[in-house]
Amino acid sequence: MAQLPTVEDVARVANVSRQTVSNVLNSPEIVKEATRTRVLAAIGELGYRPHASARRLRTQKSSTIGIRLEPVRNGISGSVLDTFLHALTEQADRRGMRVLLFTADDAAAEIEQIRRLRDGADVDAFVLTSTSYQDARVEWLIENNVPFATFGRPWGTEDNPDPRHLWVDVDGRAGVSEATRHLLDGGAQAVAYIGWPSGSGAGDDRHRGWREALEERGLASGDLHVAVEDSVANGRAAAEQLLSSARRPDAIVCASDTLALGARLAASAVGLDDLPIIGFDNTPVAEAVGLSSISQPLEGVAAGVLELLLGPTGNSVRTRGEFSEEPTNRLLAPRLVERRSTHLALDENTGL
Amino acid sequence: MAQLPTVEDVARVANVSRQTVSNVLNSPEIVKEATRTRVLAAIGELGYRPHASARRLRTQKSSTIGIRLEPVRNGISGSVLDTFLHALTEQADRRGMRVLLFTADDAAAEIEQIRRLRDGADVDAFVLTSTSYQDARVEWLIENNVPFATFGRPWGTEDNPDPRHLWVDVDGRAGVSEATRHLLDGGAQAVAYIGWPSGSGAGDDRHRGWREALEERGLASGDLHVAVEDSVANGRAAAEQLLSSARRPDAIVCASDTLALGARLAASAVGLDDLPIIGFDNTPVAEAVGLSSISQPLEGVAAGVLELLLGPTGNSVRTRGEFSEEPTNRLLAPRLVERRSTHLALDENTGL
DNA sequence: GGGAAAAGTTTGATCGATCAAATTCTGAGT
DNA sequence: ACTCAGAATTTGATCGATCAAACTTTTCCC
Repeated sequence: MAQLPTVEDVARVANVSRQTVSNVLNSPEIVKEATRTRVLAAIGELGYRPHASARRLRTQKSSTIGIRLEPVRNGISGSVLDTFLHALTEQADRRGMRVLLFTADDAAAEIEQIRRLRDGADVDAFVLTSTSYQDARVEWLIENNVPFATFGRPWGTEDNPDPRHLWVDVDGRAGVSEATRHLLDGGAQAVAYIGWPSGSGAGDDRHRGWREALEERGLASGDLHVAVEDSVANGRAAAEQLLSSARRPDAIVCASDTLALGARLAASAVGLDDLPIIGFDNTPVAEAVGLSSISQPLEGVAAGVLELLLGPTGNSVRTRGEFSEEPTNRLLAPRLVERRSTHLALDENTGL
Repeated sequence: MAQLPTVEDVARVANVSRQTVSNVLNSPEIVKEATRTRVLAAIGELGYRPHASARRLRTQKSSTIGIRLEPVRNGISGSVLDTFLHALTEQADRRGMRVLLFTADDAAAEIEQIRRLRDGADVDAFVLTSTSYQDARVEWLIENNVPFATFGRPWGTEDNPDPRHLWVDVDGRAGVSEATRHLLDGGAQAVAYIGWPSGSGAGDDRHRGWREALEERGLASGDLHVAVEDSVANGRAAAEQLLSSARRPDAIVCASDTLALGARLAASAVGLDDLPIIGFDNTPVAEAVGLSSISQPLEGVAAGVLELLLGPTGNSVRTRGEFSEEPTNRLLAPRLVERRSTHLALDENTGL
């Protein structure tokens, strides 16, 4: 295999200097038309491609975004991060950026990995997922002036947001609220909610969406709410409890597809194949079994993250201060995906 | 933020030359003990970390493995690639390698992306997944002498294997065979199989495992096999068909968890909550609903891929010829994960 | 046509590390 | 003490690109 061609080779063939070749690639507008054509021809002829590491060394930019691949994907919803990752990679590529993976078992290990990648000048910016209250990673990144953006809000600091924290999130509250209203509009009288124990930002937010939707219509939420850890079995148990209670619900909204699948099983088990159930995340499983679900606009989240990091059209990470005028976050609306969530069995169309 | 320290800075503090610092990092054994200690102290003091791009430029190695993130994860089984990716990233890290993602819509686009990353010296080796008959990507990589390994066999060339194609795969046939024997040992008389239309390497392989297990016991496989495209709905329909046929099966093995979930639903719908069903891939969904499933040793696959690419202990990609003595592939055995696949509802333990 | 500004192109230095070769240091053997 | 091999360390060159500044050519206007 012959040595890969360099700028020097291209320059020789095109009969210009190194720098002109470089200019054709990086600031084509300052090169005379005729020259540019000649250089491009030479590039094509030789199959030249700039050496990424050389460029990075000189420019002190890696054009790389680091993201942690979570250790154990939380079951059914694992596909959310997956889809997000795909969207991020694809859109980053269009902006000339790459996505580098790393793993870490906990927040401390993640910080250590981030430090390694940053110190090695391997990565220009980081994308964090699953933010929590008092997120140690966020604090560290801000303190150390490392560019980053999160998929997830800085829960708990709504009243005093830090403009150095760039984030994109999906408005779960609005999504659940919409789903609840949709069920009420469809004739439901008692819409129950199966959520998670309070304490998680996203969980509390979604719960609030349901509560508010009921209040809006002057309905009491009283005993229609059950909080359990996220699992199919728990979802099933919760639904069984609700369905056997005095005020039997005629529709259920869940904080996740996992819970919704459990609820679906419970309902079908007692013959309530028609009980409307809506999950959250629009996972492949929901699609496969025909569950309605609230879908997060993951492409939009990826686009938002990149916009915050790179600017509307830029292709390199901006330093803080370059954009003090612009908003530092983005809250996107989810979308309700309706399926015939009446029967568990589906026609051919719903298959994966 | 102060400028990051360089070898030069470390050298000055430790009172040695650049090269000695470099040696401490790359061939510590040739540096005198006392000097090494002094240099390491200086490194610690300054928090020095080698500049990845500079090193790559000089060594002409990127220490990076490229892998394509598949476009639409095929429903429920998407988690397989995901888990593999996690294992690969983690183990690569231990070997000083990084994992870079890219996306592509089809094989041609994937080749183009590979070419870009290779030409830019961004990636030393590639890992391909989901190999098919006559895989164009594999042919291109071999022809262009790009280091790579695949998760998946070179289907169709068993009789004339190309030693330049490094691969790791899981023995689906053995897995399905084991599952089938297990059911027969448990007292089943008629074990059915729901698989995919013939034509896919993995699918045909798994099907064969079932057939052979029956033949081994002198049983006829006759009408106990249904082939459908992979979807929950199809799995359900296939199971319904089998269960209403003359020779009603008393256990079912499926080519995927997706099909198995469908089969489970069909069985439960007609009251056969106890019908044993075994899926394939051991996805979070199988875990969540308590389905038995054949689990692929993904950590092992990741380890195998790295071993083939880097050698047993190496930490950089080997060129062909360096290892003509060693085997060029690895076939790993899957493991049957048993769950109480009798009822769809499960106790707390199975919840995810 | 003269001269200055603008446009286009080239040259030399540099990013931070490692390689290859040269140099200095050490210790064993006589 | 003296030599010399081998160990330990240093020096100069280099990887392939871009930056900054210098240089050359073109354009424009009076």
